[in-house]
Amino acid sequence: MEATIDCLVDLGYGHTSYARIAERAGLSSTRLISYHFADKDELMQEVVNHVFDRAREVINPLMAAASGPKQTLATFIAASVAWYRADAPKLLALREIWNNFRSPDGTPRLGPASHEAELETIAGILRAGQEAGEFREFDPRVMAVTLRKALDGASEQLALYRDTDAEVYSLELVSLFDRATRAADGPSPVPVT
Amino acid sequence: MEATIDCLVDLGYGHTSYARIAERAGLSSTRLISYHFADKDELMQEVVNHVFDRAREVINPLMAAASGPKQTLATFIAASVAWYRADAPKLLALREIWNNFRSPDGTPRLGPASHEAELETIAGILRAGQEAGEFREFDPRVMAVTLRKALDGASEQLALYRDTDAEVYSLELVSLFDRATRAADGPSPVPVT
Amino acid sequence: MEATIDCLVDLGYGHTSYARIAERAGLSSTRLISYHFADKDELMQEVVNHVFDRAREVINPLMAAASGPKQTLATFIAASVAWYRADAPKLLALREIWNNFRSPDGTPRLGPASHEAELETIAGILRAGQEAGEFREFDPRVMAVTLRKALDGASEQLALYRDTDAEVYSLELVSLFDRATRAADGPSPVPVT
Amino acid sequence: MEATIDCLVDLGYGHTSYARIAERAGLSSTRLISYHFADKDELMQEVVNHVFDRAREVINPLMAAASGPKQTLATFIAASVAWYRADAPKLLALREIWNNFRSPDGTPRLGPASHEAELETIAGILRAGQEAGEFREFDPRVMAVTLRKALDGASEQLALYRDTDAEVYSLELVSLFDRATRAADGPSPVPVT
DNA sequence: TATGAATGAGCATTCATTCAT
DNA sequence: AATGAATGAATGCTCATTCAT
Repeated sequence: MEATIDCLVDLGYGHTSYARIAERAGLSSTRLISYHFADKDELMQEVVNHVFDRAREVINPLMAAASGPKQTLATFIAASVAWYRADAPKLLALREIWNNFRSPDGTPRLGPASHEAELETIAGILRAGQEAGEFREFDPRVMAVTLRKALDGASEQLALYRDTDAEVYSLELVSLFDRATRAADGPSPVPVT
Repeated sequence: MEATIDCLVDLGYGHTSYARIAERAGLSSTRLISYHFADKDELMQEVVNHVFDRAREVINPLMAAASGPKQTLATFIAASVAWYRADAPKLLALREIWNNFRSPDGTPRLGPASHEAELETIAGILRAGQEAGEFREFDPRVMAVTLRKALDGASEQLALYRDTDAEVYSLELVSLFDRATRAADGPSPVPVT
Repeated sequence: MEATIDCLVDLGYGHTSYARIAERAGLSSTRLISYHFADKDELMQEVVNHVFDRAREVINPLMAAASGPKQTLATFIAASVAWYRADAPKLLALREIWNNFRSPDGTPRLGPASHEAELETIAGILRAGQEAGEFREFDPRVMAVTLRKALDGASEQLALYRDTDAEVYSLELVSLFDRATRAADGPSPVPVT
Repeated sequence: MEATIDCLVDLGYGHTSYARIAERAGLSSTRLISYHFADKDELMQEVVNHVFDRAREVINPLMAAASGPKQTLATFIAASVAWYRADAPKLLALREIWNNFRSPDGTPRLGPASHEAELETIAGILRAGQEAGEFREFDPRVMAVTLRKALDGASEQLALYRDTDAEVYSLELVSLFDRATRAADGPSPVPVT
C-alpha cells in the first residue's frame, strides 16, 4: 500500500498500474496484489480509508477541546493544517484517487460530491455562529465551499513546497476566515495585543 | 473536440480514449483523430487552449474597466464567475486534463504548479493594495492561493449544481474577500446604498 | 475464423485462446481478432452461425423434395449425413463450442437445451406419421432424442474415422429408424427389389 | 471431490478452477486441493474413476442375470438407464470431463475415442445375435454407435428434465432397439401379453 | 477528409502450483 | 489436515498509433 501511494504521487492515477506498484514494492509478480486485494477498486478504497483513518487520528483530539462557533472554526482550520503537515505526501495520493476514482459507468465514486457531508458540517458551524450573533450574515454554503477549497489549497502548498511554514499558513487562514465571517462590530477572537 | 470534452466530463480523463471519442463523434475509425492531431498530448493541449481562449474572451473585456486594487480584485472575482457560468461543462473537462495531464516521465504538465503565473498576478494586485494602504497586512501568497481555490470551488458548484445562482455566488465571494483583505478602518469598496 | 476452427478441433475449447488463434492465422498480434470481433463470445457465435449457414445450404435443398412422414424422416437422415460428410472438421469445432459456450453466470448458452426446437420438429414429423398410421405407437420424444443423438454419433464417426463410408452409414441409419418406427404390418418405405 | 462435481455441473469444465472448488468446499486456501491431489489431471481422473465405480456397482449385478443376445441387449439398456436415474447429476460432471479433458499437447484424454472398448463389447453382442439368427443383418458398428449415443441422450434427458419417467424411457429404448435389430420373422423378445 | 486493417505494448485479473509454517 | 503468502505464465481485452487506400 505504501508502494501504491508512492506510485500515485509520482506517476499519477492513470499510470499507477499493478506492474508499477509491484516494481516499487519489490514484488516479483503482480499476482500478490491480486491476492491481498480483490481488485483495483478495493486497493484504492483501502488507500483512501488508510489516509482518512490518519486524518481522524490527528484531527479529532484537537477538535475535542473547541467550544463555540468561532473557536470551533479556528480549531478546525488549525487541526486540518496540522494533519496536512504531518501527512503531506499521502494527501497527494488521496487527491489522485479523489479526482479519478470512478464506477464502471463513468460516475465519480468520490470527487466533489463526496464532500457534501463535510460541507454540511461546516455550514452547520457557520449557521450556529450566525444565530449566536458571532458571525455576520453571509451565504453559509458559499463560505463552507470556500473554506473547504482554502484547506485543499493549503494541503497542496504544503505538499508541493516543502519549505512552506505550516504554522504561518494556519494562522493566516484563521485570520482570513475570522475577518470574513465576524459580525461587523464583534470582537476579534484572536485579540491583537 | 466537442466529443473529447463530452468524454472527459462523462467518463473522466482515464477513460477518455480515442475509441470512446470516435464513438461519440460518430466516426467509424479513430484514424481521423490521429489525422487531425499529432498525438493525444496535442489533442489535450488543444482542448486546454480552446477553453482558455474562451476564458480570455469573457474575462478580458470585463477586467479592462477596473482600476485600483480593490476594484481590480472584485472585478477579477466577478469576471471569473461570469465565465464559469457561461462555460460550466467545459470547465469540468479542463479540470480532468488539469489534474491528469502528465509527461511520459510522470511529472505533471499542468496541475497546481501551472497556476504560478496566475498566483503571481493575484499576489501582485494584493501587494499593490497593501502598499496603497487599501489592504491590511497579510501573507499575499496565502491569500492568492485561497482566492484561486475559492474560484475553483465556485466553478465546481456552478457545474455540479446547475441551479446555483451565479450572481449571488459572485457577490458573496467579493464580499468575503473584501472583508478578508481590507484595512481595519478602510471603507467598503462595495458601498451599500 | 478458419484458424479458430482449427484451434477448436486441435486444442479444444479450453485452449483456444486469442494467442493460439493469432499464431495459426499468421497474425502478429491478437489485437486484430479484437478488432474484427467485439469479444470472444461474438467470435464463437460467429463460428456457430457460419457452420449452421453451411448446414442450411446443404440440407434445405435436399429436404425440399421430401413428402410424407416416412420419406421426410429418411430424407432428414440422409441430408444430415450428407452435410456431415461435407463439413466433418467444422462439426468437431461446433461440438467444442456447443459443449462449452456459457454465460458469465455459468449457464450454458447452447448445449442440449438448444436442441429443443429441432427436437420438436422431429417429434412433429413422428406424430404426423403416427396419425397417418405409417408409424407405430411409441413415445415421440424418446424417438426424437434418439434420432438426434444417432446423427451426432454419425458426425463423430465421420469426423474421427475418415474412412467411414457415409453412404453406408446413411442407409444403415435410415433402415434402423424405419424398422424402429414403422407400423407392425406396414410396408417398408425402402422396398427391397 | 463433491465440490468439484458441483462446479463441473454448475460452471462447466472451463470455469472449474481450484479457486472455485475451494470456495464451494468452504476451504480457505486452494492449497488443500494440491495437498490431496498431485495436480488437476489427477483430480479429474479421480472424479472419473469415482463415477465409473458407481456405474459398475449399479450395472454389473443387473447384467449378471442376462443370457442370450436379445436379453443381454435389453438388460444393458435397462441397467444403463437405471444408473442414469440414480446418478443423474454426476453424469453431467462426467460429461464435462469427458468432453474437455486433454493432454498438454491437445489430444483428448477421453472423448469419443475412449468409447472404443465399450463399442466393441456392444458390437460383439450384436454380432453374436446375428450369428445366432436372432438379429437381422445390419452394420454392427453403426448400431453400436447409435445405441451408445441413444443412452447418452437418455442420461441427458434424465439429468436436465427431472420429471422424465426413467421406466418409460427404458422400455421405449428397449422396444426401439428390439425392432431395429430383430430378424424379419423373429418373435418379439418382449412378448406383449 | 475519411476509412478499415494492422500493430505491439500494456492493462487487470485468473490460472495451477509451490514454499513455509 | 490445514493455512496464508508467493510465484510466473497465461488469459481476454484496450491502448495510442501507423499503413495503405
